[in-house]
Amino acid sequence: MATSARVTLADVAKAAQVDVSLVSRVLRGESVRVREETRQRILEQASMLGYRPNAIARSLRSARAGAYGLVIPDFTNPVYAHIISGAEEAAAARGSVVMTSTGSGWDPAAWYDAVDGGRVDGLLVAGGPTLDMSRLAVPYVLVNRAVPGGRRYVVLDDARASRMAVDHLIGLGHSRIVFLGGPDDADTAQRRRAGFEAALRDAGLDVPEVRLNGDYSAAGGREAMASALRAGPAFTAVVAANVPSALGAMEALREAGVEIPADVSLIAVHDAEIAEYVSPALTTVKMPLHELGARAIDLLARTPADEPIEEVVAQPMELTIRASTGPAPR
Amino acid sequence: MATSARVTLADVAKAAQVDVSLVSRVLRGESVRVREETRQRILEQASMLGYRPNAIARSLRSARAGAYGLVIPDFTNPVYAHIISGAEEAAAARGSVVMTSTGSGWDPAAWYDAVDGGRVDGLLVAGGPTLDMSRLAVPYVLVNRAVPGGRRYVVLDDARASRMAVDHLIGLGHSRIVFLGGPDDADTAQRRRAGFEAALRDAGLDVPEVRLNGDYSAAGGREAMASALRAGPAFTAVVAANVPSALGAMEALREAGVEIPADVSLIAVHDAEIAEYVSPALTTVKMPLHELGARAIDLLARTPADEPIEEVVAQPMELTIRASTGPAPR
DNA sequence: CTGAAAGCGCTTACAG
DNA sequence: CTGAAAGCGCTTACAG
Repeated sequence: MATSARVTLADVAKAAQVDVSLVSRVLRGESVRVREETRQRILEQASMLGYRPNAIARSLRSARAGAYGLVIPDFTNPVYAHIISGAEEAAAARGSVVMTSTGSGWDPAAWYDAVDGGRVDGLLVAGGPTLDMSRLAVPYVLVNRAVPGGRRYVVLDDARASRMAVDHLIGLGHSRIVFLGGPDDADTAQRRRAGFEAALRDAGLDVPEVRLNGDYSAAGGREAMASALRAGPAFTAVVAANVPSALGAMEALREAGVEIPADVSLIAVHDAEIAEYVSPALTTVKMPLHELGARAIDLLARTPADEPIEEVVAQPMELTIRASTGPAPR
Repeated sequence: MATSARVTLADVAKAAQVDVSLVSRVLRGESVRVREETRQRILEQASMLGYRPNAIARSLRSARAGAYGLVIPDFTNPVYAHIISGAEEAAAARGSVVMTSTGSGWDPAAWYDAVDGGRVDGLLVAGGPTLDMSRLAVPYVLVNRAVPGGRRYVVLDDARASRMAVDHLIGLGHSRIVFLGGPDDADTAQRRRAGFEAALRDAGLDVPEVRLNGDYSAAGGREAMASALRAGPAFTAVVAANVPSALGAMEALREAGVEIPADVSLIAVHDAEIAEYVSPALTTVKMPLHELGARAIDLLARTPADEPIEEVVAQPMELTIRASTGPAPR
């Protein structure tokens, strides 16, 4: 640990009695015609001295960071964990991906500088505060968010997820279905609601007038459901915009003595490990978050910085039937 | 977005008709005596040109990265989110903190190079595979893990957390209490078990022979609890080593028709938002994860790289009583 | 108060 | 097959 000064290319070159440029080429495995004997000597000395390339110097010279940035608003939300793993997998061949958050004590000005200072070759922005991407010189892709101004984004097929949820409920005989939405300023929430309403209309059902507005949080879901119940539950099934709000709704239903799924069926968009461990276990539509992260890196790496990106990742999306949905009560 | 070539210090210097060195000093706010008029001209040109310092060049020259690394094994575990927020808060004044994971497709060799290439001034390692830190030149601190070889770590007072859980149960009249442990090779799990057993002994109670060995996961907790129930439940209360295993145990108890807390009380070490939204809501001992992350950055930044660090973060630790614990059945 | 120069550790044409 | 040189964009003594 930091026992001696760092060993540099020059140290290896001196030990192997060659020029630094040759060491550089050999160590990077560049296709260079070099005498086998010399190559061995270089490799040997590098290993003996414990040489490790200075990524900073390399980056400065080559103008490539060898890393992508991924901005996360909130690490407590497991949704991001799956996006991260997809991004890492896709980036593995090209370099690493480093995560930063816009959470506690986030300073926008410092952030723009930090992120745009050449430390990353590109930036994935997943949720969080609306950033002015035009201030940045580094190429970016917005993940799971299609904002009007942002011309480069990858989103999920939110509408289709809602539709799958509705179809499942209709298949169980439900006709009075409400939507427990997310925050209206989140475009994902808007698309999920739109998909929900379209699915009802396509099935010839009325879109209920009652609107449950949550905010994607458990507390918000609980509150929205509680007030809907006070108004008198004119529904037999609920599609929740995400898992946390479904858990909150479940709590409110339980407190009101409403049985799930005997009285009311509940299904959520998105999956989460926890869905399996609540009671009753929560039926969900699992979204391709891993694929979303992977695709975002792919696009970031391959698309010229001045070209727009408008991509929808639709596959695979899977209905995971658990215990919270059942036949409509008569 | 990448419309023009990056603007450098030289560009600003030329526009302001001064030397780059002066621009550098003024822009960094270095206490330099400079004519006010010149200063204004420099600031103005920098802003007009949209100058943003190249962090890479700065790092190379100053041998400071201005960033700390934080290695996370698994972003789906919300425990890490709290460590992250603490670390970010503590690092804010000194620079940023970037997270990387040892998850999907993690390549150790590439990792050692990437992390040790000068991109970070120090490294926090929270859980995950056992890394050979002696291979690294960069200073590090192990977070929440006290391994024999590692001479630099910050941990929580796991034993005390277990003790608080046991004391709570004893206060409710329980005397037959079992421990649903974590993986035996995790030192946190060992300390939690040790604290559990010590607390029982101090209270004059027998340490039960039955050992429930989970693996910190919901599936593991469920399985361990199920097999304990098959053997005949000789206990009225359970201390779970973490929240996920408690949720699994809850599921197994439910399946076996055991009422919580009427038949068996359940309490978990660590807290999580989800604890509030399961039924019954889970009583927990909340650990100071945020403080752990903050303290780790502090120590990393202030301790010379060759000095050992052995620190325990004990405060604040809080019993959060919810619905899963109650009086012992008679 | 301001400038000129050296150099951080690499990579990359250019020579020979 | 190998070397010498330039230069990435900064910071930091050293001058004056």
